[in-house]
Amino acid sequence: MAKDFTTREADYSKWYNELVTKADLAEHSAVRGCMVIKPYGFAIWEKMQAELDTMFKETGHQNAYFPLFIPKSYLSKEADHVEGFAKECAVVTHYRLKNGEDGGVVVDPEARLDEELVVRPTSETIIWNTYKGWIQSYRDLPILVNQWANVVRWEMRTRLFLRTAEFLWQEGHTAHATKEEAVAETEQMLDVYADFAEKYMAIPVLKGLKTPAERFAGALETYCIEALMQDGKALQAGTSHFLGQNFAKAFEVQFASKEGKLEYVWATSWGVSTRLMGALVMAHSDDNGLVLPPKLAPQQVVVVPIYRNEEQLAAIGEVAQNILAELKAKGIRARYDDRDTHRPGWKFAEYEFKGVPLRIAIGPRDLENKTVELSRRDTLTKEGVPLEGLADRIEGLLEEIQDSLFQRALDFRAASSHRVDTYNDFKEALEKGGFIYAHWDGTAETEAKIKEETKATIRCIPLNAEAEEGSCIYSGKPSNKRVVFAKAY
RNA sequence: CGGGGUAUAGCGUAGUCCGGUUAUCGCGCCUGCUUUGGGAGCAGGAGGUCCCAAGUUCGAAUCUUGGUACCCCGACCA
Repeated sequence: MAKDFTTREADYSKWYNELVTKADLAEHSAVRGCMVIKPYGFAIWEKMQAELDTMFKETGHQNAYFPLFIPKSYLSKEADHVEGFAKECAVVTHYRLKNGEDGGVVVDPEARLDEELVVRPTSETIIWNTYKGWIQSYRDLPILVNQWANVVRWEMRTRLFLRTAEFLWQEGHTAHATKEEAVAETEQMLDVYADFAEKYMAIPVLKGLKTPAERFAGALETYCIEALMQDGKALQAGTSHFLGQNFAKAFEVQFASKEGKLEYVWATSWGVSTRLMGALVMAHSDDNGLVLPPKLAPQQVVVVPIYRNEEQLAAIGEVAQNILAELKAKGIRARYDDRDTHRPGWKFAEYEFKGVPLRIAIGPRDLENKTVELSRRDTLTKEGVPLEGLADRIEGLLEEIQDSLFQRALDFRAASSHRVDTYNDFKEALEKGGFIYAHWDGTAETEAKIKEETKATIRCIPLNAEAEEGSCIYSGKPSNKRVVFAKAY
């Protein structure tokens, strides 16, 4: 399993690919650019979904579902939007096959669609076309809807979880009577994403605004959370867009205000995807395999018996079942692995590679001493602990591991964040990787030049950026705050 | 989509340049016995459209052409 596992230092990208496939998270499918998410990987995604879904509902949102197919003409109603997505759309042109001459099937040329259907790359257009029918008055607002769905973007180069042609995500689409309300919603959802990333994924994130060049196609403002991976590259982990009245105007969605005037609706959209799985893997895992934060681990504790005969196994089983019952009562996800098809050492290695936060081993020695052996995945340490009070101890340890993973990632980010004031220092800092805080003159030209010369992009203009007089590292023109640069996934 | 590389059993591979018996080795798998506190040992066994298609040839894993997928580097992107 973890034998012959590539180290991060040897080849980070190979390490990532091997980890994802060997830990049974996902594998490549027969379809180019599309992955199969395996049960273990999907279980982690389901934990993420469940937490996010709860957070969405707590902030007043409801789930709904819109079609996979979008009439081609819808996409072109918002000019920037179509320009942004046109190059990567899969298109359905026919609705029937027929028997071919060679025994296979061929597309029936008689069955061409009058209007071609685009497989959604995102759902703004079909949703705003729908909202048009839902909104007449200010009393119909706000609309706070989220959808869990799959989308397709025909990417040139794909990587498991980080960029696949088809991916799973959620997309929130809201409609508001005022600009202020829509902006507040955009910011609220950014906070929800940041909280989720930090509290559940144990990944610290920077909250910021995208530059106009990096904005979502059709948005007036794109807010984002940016995470730092262990190789020093940044990963955009979530986005929340203030769409202004662009889509309302494109789809003619107007409402009668309290004052009796017809006004265009204000919109937001926000999303996170299975890319978060990639972030989770790259933020915490090590050369021994996956490391999962307890809050998202499908199994938080696993109990492995060590025995020489059936009597011992029976005695251990009794102790193990008691432990499991106590853990279950505390809402801790635990499993007793008494499979006789694998030996203890094999199980240790397996659970270590799959990132189970805590492992308990119980053998004859423990039965005698009323103890267990407790091992932590994050620190790879183990100790003998008394059975007495074990469940409380585990409950505390899980929290400690969750906090410690976050702290470790936070320390790494602090150590990988640099402030530079010259272009030379900037290029030097880029070699080391990480977030680079530097002054920028605010022009798209400078941004593009820097990207061209160094491959670094402006990840965001931090929301908490302090006012500071300085001069652009590239042009020398004045700037009043630092922005964050990095090489990104 | 441009440049480079790879494709042989479930996985990792030798063989390919220079065509020639029954395609190599390790892990894994199956059976039996002994084992079980960090990926067990011994013995026996099963498993192959050599990525796909066409061509050259008496003969193709090996040569030619076309296709597909994956990896790395660019451009694009959640």
